[in-house]
Amino acid sequence: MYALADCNNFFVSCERVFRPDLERRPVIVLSNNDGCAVARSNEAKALGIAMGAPYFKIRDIVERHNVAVFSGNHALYGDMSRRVRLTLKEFAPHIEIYSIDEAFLDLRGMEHLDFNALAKQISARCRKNTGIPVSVGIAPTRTLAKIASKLCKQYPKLQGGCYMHRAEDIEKVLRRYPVNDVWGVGRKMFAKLQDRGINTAYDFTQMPRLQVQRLFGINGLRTWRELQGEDCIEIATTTDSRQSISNTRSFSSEITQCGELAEQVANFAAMTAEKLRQQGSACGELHIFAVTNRFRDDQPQSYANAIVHFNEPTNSSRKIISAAVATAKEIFVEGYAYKKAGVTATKLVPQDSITLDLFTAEGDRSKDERLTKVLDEITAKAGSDSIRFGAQGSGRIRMANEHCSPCYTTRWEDIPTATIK
DNA sequence: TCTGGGGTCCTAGGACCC
DNA sequence: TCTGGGGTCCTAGGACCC
Repeated sequence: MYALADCNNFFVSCERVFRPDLERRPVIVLSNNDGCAVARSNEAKALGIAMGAPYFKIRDIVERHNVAVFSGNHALYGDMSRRVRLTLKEFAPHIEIYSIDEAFLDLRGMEHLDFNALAKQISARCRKNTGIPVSVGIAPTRTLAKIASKLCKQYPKLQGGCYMHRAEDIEKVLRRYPVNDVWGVGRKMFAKLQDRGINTAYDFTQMPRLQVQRLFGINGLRTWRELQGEDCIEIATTTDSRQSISNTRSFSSEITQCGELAEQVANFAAMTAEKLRQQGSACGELHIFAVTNRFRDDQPQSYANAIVHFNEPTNSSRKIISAAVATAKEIFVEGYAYKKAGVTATKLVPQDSITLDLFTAEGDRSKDERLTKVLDEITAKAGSDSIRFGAQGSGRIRMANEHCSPCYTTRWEDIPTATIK
């Protein structure tokens, strides 16, 4: 058995923990650059605000219904996520962190417990410890556990916990469960299913195995098997080291000057190097891109991009920034208005098993390592905005962020005195 | 006027090998 | 002029996830 713990409307719930006055009011949280609604309270969903709806398109609804709007505060969400994880770890020795708001608990060896009570207990404990409402589904496979946790959101009388295991119960649920809500069924797959008159998860399980394999490949087949109770999906968890690290942003206004683009890219590069060192990796390649606004069909479009290969994998901020800046200047073309840019590190290797380049002088290497060490020490003591490379300019990304809440849990200055009782 | 960001895995096809 | 068969590895692009 697996339990899936899924935080309800996670970003909205994080904001509400520190703003109890927003309970029962429609609330949304926006993506970076205040672009789209990426989290919605139940009240906001009821107003018809769709996942990913562009903010400018829903502004009239927001105003008419007094919707509370927040820019994304990822320092807050990351810290609240950590607190929920700490609580979940009290219940199972092995937990898989699937995303910022979801984790699977491996319940093998705990069959003596009353799983129905356990599901409700996990939910209640998370709420008590963190203030975040959490839906807990328990079932024989991860895919079924996802469905069980969704049922909790639909039926409040489940009190946040649902144990689904008897074959006849599962069938009853699947017969009413829309196939496009199944984990692993996306847009393309749903279109093909609809063409064949498959509408519910149950219909899907009744398709012949070979047809599923032919139409949807090995992944589709895995989902099909999981729905029948066969445990066969393994997941990469966010605690594993990543295989690529990206930093990309849309800008609040378009960039037309080479120097400005280089400065923004330098900041993405600096963030990327920092993340690489945090997970103890070095990168063999750096991908740099800058792209025009794809929604402006009245303007010339361009996707400028290039890849830098390092002879020796690196996580040095100096090397990564300088490579990224030089590349940004090369790919920049006068006359285009760039709306978004980014840096991705790939070909990651553990930093302690780097294959050294024969032609890099030992002196260069140790100089760079010393610089990096000092940089990290200063950052650890004084904060990540305390020191930066000249190429980063002001160090700020050109981004809209109008409705950001305080970092209640991670910045002392932001802790509201009213909440310290 | 205003439209997010960061990932993973699979697959088909090309390059290359014997 | 006629030109096999069986592999592996890599990569770009697609599909999916939150």
